[in-house]
Amino acid sequence: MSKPALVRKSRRVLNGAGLRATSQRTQLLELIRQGKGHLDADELYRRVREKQPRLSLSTVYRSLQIFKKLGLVEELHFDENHHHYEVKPASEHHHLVCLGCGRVVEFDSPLSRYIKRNVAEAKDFEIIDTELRMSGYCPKCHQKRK
Amino acid sequence: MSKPALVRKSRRVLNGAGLRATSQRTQLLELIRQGKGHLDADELYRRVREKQPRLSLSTVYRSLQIFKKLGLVEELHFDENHHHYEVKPASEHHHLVCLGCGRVVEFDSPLSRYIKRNVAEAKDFEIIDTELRMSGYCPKCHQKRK
DNA sequence: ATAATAGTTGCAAGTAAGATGCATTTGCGA
DNA sequence: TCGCAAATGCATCTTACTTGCAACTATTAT
Repeated sequence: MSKPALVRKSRRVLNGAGLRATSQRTQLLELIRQGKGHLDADELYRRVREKQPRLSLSTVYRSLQIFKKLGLVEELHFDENHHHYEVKPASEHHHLVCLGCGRVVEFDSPLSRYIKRNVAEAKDFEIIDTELRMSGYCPKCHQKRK
Repeated sequence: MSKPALVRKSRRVLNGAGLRATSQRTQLLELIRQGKGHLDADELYRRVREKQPRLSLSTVYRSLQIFKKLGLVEELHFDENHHHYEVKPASEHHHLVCLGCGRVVEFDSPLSRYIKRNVAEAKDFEIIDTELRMSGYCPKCHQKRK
C-alpha cells in the first residue's frame, strides 16, 4: 500500500471507530509500516520524535493499544520482556529469530492454516489469532558457536 | 515422571552443571511439574511460600532462569506482559488460550514438526525452539459474546 | 564425620516497560 | 469557525524483574 493510501485507510478506520486521526497516530502507523525491523515501543518513540519532538512515550503506548484493538497492527512476543509491532499483514506469516544476532526472518507456511483449522475443529474454538515463532541460530552464528 | 524420579533427575542435571540442588529449587521444580495450569513466577512464589515461608521472589526468578537455561522448563509467552512456565515436555506441544476466560488448552500437531523441518531447510537455520500459540474463544465464551 | 569453599539465599534497593490522573490542547462534526 | 469530546504531554505510579551484598549451606576433599 502506498503512503497516502495507508494514511487514508487509517483515517477511515480510526474515524469509523469514533476516534481521531491525529498526527501522532498517523506518523506512528506510517513508521510501523515502513519499519521493516519489527519495531518496539521505544524505537518508535525515538524515531517519531525526530520529526515531532514533543511526542510522549505514553502516547506511543496508548496508540499501540488502540491499533492493536482495531486490528491495524500485530503485537509480537519474541523471547524478551517487551513487545514488538508490525502492521497486520495481508498474508499471515511467522517469525524465525536468531538467538545469536537477533535477526528476524519472516516465513510463511500453508501448513499453519491446516493446523488452525484442525485445532479449531478439534477443540471447538473460534480462533482469532495465531502466533508461531521459532528460534535458533542463523548460518553465520551457527558457525561461530563451534 | 514420578516425583522421586524427577527429583533425582533435576539433582543430576543441576550437579552436572556445577550447581546445587537446594530445597528451594527442588520444590519449585516439583510445583511446576504438578501445576497443570502453566504457572507464572508470582503464583509459584505464593505456593512454595506456604511450605517455605522465607523463600524470596528473587530466588524464584533466579531459579527459573537457571531451569530455562538448563532446558528443564519452558518459558511461555502468552498475550500478557509476564511469563508462564511448564516443565519441558517429552512430547512437543502447543497452546490454545481463551481470550474470554483465560483457560489454556494444550494441543499437539504433527504438522508443526513438518513446518520446523521445512523452515530449517529453507532458511538454513539450526532451530532450537518452537512456540506456537493460538488464541480465540472457547465454546462457552463464544456463546456469551453473542 | 568435618572443615573448607564456592554456590546460593534473603533482603533491600534498583531498573525497565508500561499504565494512569489530570490540566491543556486539538481534531472534527455541526 | 465554534464547541466539545477526544487526545496529548507531563508527572507519577505500578508491575515484573534484576542486582549487590552479607549471611548461609550443599558439596568436595580430607
